[in-house]
Amino acid sequence: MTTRPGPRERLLDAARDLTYAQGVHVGVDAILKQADVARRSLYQHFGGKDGLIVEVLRTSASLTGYRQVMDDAGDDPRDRVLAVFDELERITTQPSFRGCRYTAAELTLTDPDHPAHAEIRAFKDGLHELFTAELTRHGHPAPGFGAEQLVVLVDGVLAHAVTRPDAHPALAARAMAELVLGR
Amino acid sequence: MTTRPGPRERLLDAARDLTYAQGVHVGVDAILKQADVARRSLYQHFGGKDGLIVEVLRTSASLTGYRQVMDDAGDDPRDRVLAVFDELERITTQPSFRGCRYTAAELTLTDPDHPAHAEIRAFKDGLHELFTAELTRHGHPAPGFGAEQLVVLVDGVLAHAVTRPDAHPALAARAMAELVLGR
DNA sequence: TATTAGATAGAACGATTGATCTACTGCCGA
DNA sequence: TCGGCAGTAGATCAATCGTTCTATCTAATA
Repeated sequence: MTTRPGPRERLLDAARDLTYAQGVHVGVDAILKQADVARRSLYQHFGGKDGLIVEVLRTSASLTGYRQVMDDAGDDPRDRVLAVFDELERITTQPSFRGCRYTAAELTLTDPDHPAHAEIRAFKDGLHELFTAELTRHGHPAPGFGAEQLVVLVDGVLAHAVTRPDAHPALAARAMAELVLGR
Repeated sequence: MTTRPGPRERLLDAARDLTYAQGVHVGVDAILKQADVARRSLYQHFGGKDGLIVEVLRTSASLTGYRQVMDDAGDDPRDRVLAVFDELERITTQPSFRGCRYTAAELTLTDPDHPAHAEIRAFKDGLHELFTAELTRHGHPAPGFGAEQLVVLVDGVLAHAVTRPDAHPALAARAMAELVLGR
C-alpha cells in the first residue's frame, strides 16, 4: 500500500495546485484544507505563507519539464527546440491552463522585496541557459541572442494564450522559432 | 487658472497610477487618499471597486499610444511596426516599468467572471487588428497570422522584461519582427 | 515506561479588506 | 429663498487576511 505523504509534501502539492489555479493570493485556509494539514505545520515547515510560496516556485521543476520535452524529441537541436512550441500548443489549449506560474507570481507580487522574485529570476535565467546550450550545439552564430529570442517567444505564448487561447499563439511562435533557428 | 478635475477624473487618474504600480489588489483606501476624494463618490460613480477597475482598463487608451508611435514613424508600414519595438525598448528599461497592465490584470484576477476580462480581451483584440491593418497595407501574404506573431512578440517583451529587463527582450523581438515583415 | 518531537484541532489575535451608512457642507437653478 | 444635488468626512459593518496561541494526541526512541 502507498503511504500517505507527510504534511510538508501535502502542503507543497496543495499550494502548487491552488496558487496556479487561483493565484498566489489564495488564502492560507484553502491551502490547509486541501492539504488536510494543521495550521501549525505550515509555520513549522515554511515559516509562513511567503516561505511556502518560495518553496513551491523553487521545486516546481518546470525546467525539468522543458528538458523532458526536448529529450523526447530526439537529438537534433532544431527538432528539440521546435518540440517545445508543439508542447506549448498542447498546454495552452487545455481548459486548466492559467498561464506561466512564474510570470503570474512576478506580476502579482508587487512588493519588490518579496523573496519569490529571486526564484522567478532563477527560473527564467535557467530557461535562457537551456536554449543557449541548444543553439550552441546547433551552431547558431549568436546563441545568447537567439536564446533571448526564444524565451521572449515562450513568455509571449504563455502570456497571450491566457486572454486569447483561440488565437493559437504557440503556432505563431513556432513559425518564428523556425526563423530564429535558420534553415 | 486650471480648474481641478472632478472627483470622477481624480479617481480614474489615481486608480490608473496605483493599479499599475501596485497591482489591482491595491486597497480602496489608498486610491481614495491619492485621489483626495470621499469614499462615497467612488461608489456613486463606479458602483464599487470592480467598476472602477473596469473603467480604468477601458479608458487607459493604450491602443491610442500604439497608434501614436506608429504615426510618428511615418508612412512605411515596415517602419511603423518596427517603431513599436523601439518604443518597447524605451519603455521596458524605465525604472517605473511594471509590465503590461492588461496581462497583469488578467493573471491577477483569477475569477473568470470578473468584468475586467472582457476589457482585457477587447484590448488585445484591438492590438491584433492594429497590426493586421498594417501588414495588409504592407502586402503581407497572411496579415492575420503575421499579426498574431507580432502580438505574441509584444506580450513576450512586456512579460519577460519585468523579470529580466537587462536582457533587453525588445531588441530580440525587434529582430524577429523584421523576419516576420520579410525583406 | 518515560520522554520527546511532530502532528492535529481550533480558538483567538490584530490588521485590513470592500462596502454601507449618517450627517454635514457648498453650490446652482427655480 | 428654497429645494435638490454632488461632494466631503468619518463612523461602522461583516468578512477575510496571515499569524500566534494553547491543548491534545500519536509514535518513535531511550
